[in-house]
Amino acid sequence: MKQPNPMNTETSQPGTTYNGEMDQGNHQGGGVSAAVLKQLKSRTQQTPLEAGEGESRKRCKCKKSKCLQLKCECFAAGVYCSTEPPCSCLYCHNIPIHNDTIWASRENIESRDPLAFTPKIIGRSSDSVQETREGDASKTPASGRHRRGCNCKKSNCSKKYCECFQGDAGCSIKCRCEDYYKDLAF
DNA sequence: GAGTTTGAAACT
DNA sequence: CAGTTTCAAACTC
Ligand SMILES: [Zn+2]
Ligand SMILES: [Zn+2]
Ligand SMILES: [Zn+2]
Ligand SMILES: [Zn+2]
Ligand SMILES: [Zn+2]
Repeated sequence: MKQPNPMNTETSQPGTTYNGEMDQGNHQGGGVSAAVLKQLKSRTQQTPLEAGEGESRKRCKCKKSKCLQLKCECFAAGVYCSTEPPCSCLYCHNIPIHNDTIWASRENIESRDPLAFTPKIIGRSSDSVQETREGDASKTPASGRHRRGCNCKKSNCSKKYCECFQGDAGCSIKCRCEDYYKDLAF
């Protein structure tokens, strides 16, 4: 018996992030489009950071995706695969030297689904200059809602197989799981 | 660690 | 859009 409580620290992004989502180069027609493009490209080459590396860091075990698909949690989180301790991935391309490949894949995925890299759980009462009504700060019944909803068939949305459950979000109208209690709140 | 279950992501 | 396949995490042992 080991790992009594493997999970902890949910809301954190340990690991070496890429360079974040910067605005795409919208300025076309300029005389220095090539230079701008090159600059953007160099920007995509994220410098190797070391922050965030830690034992608590999630590590993947991809073997066929080269860690270039959303199936790789490291890639999906926008962080390089860990080197210390290392991910157990095989043929990993989610490393700084393959930054161009990483971003090519990101663009491809984003074109397929513009929301692919947006947070899966939205509506969380935090951040944003939201009204801070004193009183309901003691409870947090509904954290957020899954962006796309789940499609669970067997887990009853009560295991981490369900992304709603994993994200501590109640199922919503968007979910296509077996008619289960779906919180009515957008 | 190996093997099974599960459902998102990818593909057609 | 729906059906199928792929695949890695969650889970079980
Ligand atoms: Zn991976
Ligand atoms: Zn990884
Ligand atoms: Zn990797
Ligand atoms: Zn579910
Ligand atoms: Zn759900």
